[in-house]
Amino acid sequence: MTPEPVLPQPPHNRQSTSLELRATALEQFASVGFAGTSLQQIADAAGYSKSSVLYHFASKEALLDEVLTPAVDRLEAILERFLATEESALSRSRFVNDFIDFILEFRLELHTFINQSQSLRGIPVIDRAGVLIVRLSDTLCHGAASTEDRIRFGIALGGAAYTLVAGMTFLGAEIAPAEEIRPALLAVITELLAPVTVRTTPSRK
Amino acid sequence: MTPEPVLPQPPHNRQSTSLELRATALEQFASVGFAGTSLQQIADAAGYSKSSVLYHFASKEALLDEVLTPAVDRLEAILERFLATEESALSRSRFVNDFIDFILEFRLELHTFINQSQSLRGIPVIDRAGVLIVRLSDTLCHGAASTEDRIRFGIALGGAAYTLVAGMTFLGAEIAPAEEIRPALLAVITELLAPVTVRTTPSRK
DNA sequence: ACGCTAGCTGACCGATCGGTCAGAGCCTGT
DNA sequence: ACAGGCTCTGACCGATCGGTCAGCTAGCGT
Repeated sequence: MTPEPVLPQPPHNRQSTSLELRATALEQFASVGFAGTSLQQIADAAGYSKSSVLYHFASKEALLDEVLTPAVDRLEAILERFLATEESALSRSRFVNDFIDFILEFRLELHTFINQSQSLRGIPVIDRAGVLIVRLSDTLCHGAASTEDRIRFGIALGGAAYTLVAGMTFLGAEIAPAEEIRPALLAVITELLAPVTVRTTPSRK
Repeated sequence: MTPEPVLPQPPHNRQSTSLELRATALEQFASVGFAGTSLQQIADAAGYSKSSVLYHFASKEALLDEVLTPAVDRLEAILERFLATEESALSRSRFVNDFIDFILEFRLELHTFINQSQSLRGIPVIDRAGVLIVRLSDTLCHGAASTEDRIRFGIALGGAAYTLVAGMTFLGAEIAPAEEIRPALLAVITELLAPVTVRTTPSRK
């Protein structure tokens, strides 16, 4: 696909190579899955040898960790900021906005751990992401949430992750530019989560 | 996990063994992914040898095919039935109902090809499912659909697939019974798809 | 009683997996 | 000019992958 005539390579410094590998690995993890991606594939796609990958990252698992950590950190920061303010329509709307930004910026990372967290349980960064999602769910739905409320949250989360990565592939809307996606996504997610309002008194069934 | 004292096994007939293997394989494919599942794992989980799996199915790919085909057939039938009737609020609502039934009955199959269709491109049953999804999207959104409409469809589809399999795992709502999920799912999906109405005159931007 | 076949298995195959290791090439400080 | 370290690599490792094959066993028709 990318023949790249194997030029004598300008001397890559450590950081840029590491970033290249991270980016390449992320694409593969998100599209073929962690289990389905071999170090050889990552190395080939990035134009390095398998040994090089293992020089920059202690193991395949360590590579996954470094690839996902920035996204998890970001999500954690968003959640903490939301928890630090008292709840109001305004803070909620800001939170949803932050979340949309997060989804758009880290769509591949989100897709990776949304779709593979079950099979990758035990890997620290995955477990960290898992408890974050649960906290997020509990925060939005509060303790006493109806099944429908939880389904709303799940559909919003899983649906966004799917649509922005896999969905684009064969649904129309060829990777529409972010400027077009953002407002549409915001409208749909906001509408989805609207009924999942904060209830100090756990009511309705 | 399932020690199963390796009894001298009552003589399984061909059909029951094949069904067992299909069911076991489906669980693995949906949770660990096709690439991440080895024939050995499937054999072990079902209590047979790897050779037995390959006796019943020509290859790993053939096994995937047999596992997914019933779901694809069903989805195709639902779509054909919808296309055979002229469109109305009633036929649309019946279609959504059929679709919800389909999602609930074939949640593992749906999850498998929703999340892995990109990496399994080229496998006949996956491609078949792919074109079905596109037809489904085109049918519901018609030709001239806004980005938002397509996002609504994608979120509904991907969200439902995620929520009913992976989501249940660590979101609350521990595998709530179908009787409770169905109405909630119906409400959310209907609401999601409501604005994606049929427009004979492609209007609004 | 006999052979045939269906169901199942262990031994084995080449390929590939994640990972180790001993350098080769090159840039830099001295 | 030399030494030392950083980047990168090919050769190699045991394990496991998907898949083949010969053969074992039990049930059945004759």
